[in-house]
Amino acid sequence: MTRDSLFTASTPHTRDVVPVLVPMPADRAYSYVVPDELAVEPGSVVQVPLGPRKVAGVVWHGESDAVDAKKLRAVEHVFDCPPLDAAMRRFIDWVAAYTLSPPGLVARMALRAPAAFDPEAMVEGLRLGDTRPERLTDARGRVLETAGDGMAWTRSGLAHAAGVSAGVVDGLVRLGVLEPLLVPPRPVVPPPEPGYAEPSLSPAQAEAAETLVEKVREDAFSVSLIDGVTGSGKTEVYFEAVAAALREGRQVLILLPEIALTEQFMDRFHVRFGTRPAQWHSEAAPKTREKVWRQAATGAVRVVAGARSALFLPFRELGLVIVDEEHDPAYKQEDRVFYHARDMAIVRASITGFPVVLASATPSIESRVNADRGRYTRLRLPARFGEAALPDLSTIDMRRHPPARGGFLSPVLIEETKATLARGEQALYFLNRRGYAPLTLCRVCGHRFECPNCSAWLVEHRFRGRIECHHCGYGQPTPEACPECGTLDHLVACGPGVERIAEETDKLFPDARIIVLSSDMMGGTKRLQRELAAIADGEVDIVIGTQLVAKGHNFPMMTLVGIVDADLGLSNGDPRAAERTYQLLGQVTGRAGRTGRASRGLLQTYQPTHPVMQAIVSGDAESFYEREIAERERAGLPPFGRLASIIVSAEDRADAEDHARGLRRAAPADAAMTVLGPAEAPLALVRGRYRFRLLVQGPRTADMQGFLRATIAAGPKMRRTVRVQIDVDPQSFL
DNA sequence: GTGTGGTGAAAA
DNA sequence: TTTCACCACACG
Repeated sequence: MTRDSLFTASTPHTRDVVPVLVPMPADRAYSYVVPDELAVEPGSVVQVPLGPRKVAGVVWHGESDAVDAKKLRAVEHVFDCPPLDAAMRRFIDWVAAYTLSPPGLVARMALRAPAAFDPEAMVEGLRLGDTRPERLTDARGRVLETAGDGMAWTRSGLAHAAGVSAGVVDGLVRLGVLEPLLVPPRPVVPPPEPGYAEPSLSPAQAEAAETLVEKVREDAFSVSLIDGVTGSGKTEVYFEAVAAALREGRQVLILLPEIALTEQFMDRFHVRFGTRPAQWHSEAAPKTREKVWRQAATGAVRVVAGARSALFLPFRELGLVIVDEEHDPAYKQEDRVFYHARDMAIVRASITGFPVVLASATPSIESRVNADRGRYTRLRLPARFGEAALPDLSTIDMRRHPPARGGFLSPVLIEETKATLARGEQALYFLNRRGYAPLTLCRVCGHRFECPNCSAWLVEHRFRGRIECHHCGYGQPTPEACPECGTLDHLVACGPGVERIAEETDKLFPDARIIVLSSDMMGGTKRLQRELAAIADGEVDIVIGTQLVAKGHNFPMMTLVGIVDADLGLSNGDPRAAERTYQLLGQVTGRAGRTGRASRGLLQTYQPTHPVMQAIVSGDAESFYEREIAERERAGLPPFGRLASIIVSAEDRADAEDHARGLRRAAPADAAMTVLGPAEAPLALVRGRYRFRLLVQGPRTADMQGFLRATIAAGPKMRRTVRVQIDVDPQSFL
């Protein structure tokens, strides 16, 4: 085949010039010459010179940019890996256009595996030859029997499988009984078996699973939303869709919000499919990442479980994406290319034409709206499955049952905890606030400790002896004297954090074994895994945790969940406050009673009649969603209107502010669009850069993109340190 | 996104 | 005078 026939004939190009997307923020592909000895086609992964360096890029489609012949440089190398197919390239174009990001940066996300583009080296393997040993010992017999399947084995693999030492195998190699040969490297994980352990499903589960299996067999674009309380068996249901896709010869991607904390998920997958899925996340070792990338591209890996970035893996035969906990805000990427993985998963599926399954006990409002409008199929799992019974949930009216002076736990919760511990069961106290106290003030002059960078209070961390800003990471040792009036020892901590609740709990239950689980806990993921295992083994009586405990860990003895401050987060001005609180409280109370024991959830609140409390306690999600949706419709908020932000960031606070103001002035007059900020938008410090958001609200995404482009084009000339990015996303409101 | 080379100011 | 930090610029 000639080069010309490889490169689409419909693309008129003078000689051998092709467009290549390079990993930098240019608004289009760069042109490169293809030397005679190389053959490329759209999608080829190539090495090209870019200024003084060499970078990996993708040969793109469409016309190559006309450029001065003197500037043209040559493609240096075509990597020996499958080219990105047309669907993947359309996906990249689509994401770039939608998020208003440079296509090269989107392509870069698909090429994030430094040395994976050339094939993995072959490894030494062994195969049974024709000669047989003269002396046939027991051990040798076992090796011959094991290797008798005619397959190629690795040296250690064969020794292990035959139950002999590697020396026996080596001896047989020397005798020529086993012949060395080169074999392709082992896949990162063995292929999952769809029929490994078929589950027994409840009628509701079976019905939902059947629907999903049909969608997979249809092999066409569709979105299904599995909506069922924690413990109703959503995972088992979508595992059947996974099995169906595997039987159809398709690859499967399972997106999880926080892959680092998902040991239990991996185990469940193993139980169902006989092997773990390949894992993809940013903390994975580079070697593993490369293998997974490569093997997703070649089709050697059939199931990948990954964080949001896994959506940009170049799967060869992707036929199903599962988005577990679809409501989780961790699906949103908020730097470089701003995107929501759930939404982009749906886009990828619609381009290629395969089904997506969203799963959540507390779906996002926009998914519920899409389901109500018939765009998604809604599959409801109304009850808990098997032994698991729903916890008995009620509010504690804090006006009627106030805590003791200086405390934060009501007598009702304390009594219930006593009873729980007396039964030898575990209690969980949930408070979504790290540290000891959210505010420190001076009793003499009233001075409040505020962050010098942000509009936030400094949170005391007594254990570390520091006060810190949870917004930008600013911190200082806890002072002894008031910086305003100089008075010593008159600083008071106001309000509770988990450390303070732990202190109170320790006084109330001096004999109980108490543990605090907080995302800022030192020791990282490893320590956390250990702590979680200890809790599951019953080595702890009371767990005090931040939102980290909302993620899907199952503790068999956990029969009481106390929400210390259920009102927290309801009044911060975010139009998503109610939705977020409902989701969080729903997830946390769902931790109770997952293995059959009677369990309780108690919500300490000053507003027991608030719709969120009512919805949680009554289990009536329907009317909560209806109400929430109606409310948004009235306010013209997503998912009915669109919301975007123009994000301006700079190392210097004043630069960011100036530029944001300039952009605000430059916004074209448009009755349908509202631009807020920067005065109204809080300042944030993200990775050492000051960030402002100009909120833009409008009726339709397409209009909004034009508006955003026009605003930026008319805006002030950008300085080197200033960066402007766009966040077009119905999911995020700050 | 990143390396280069130009500019001016601090150090030798 | 030499060195260094900063920043605009180009990169095909």
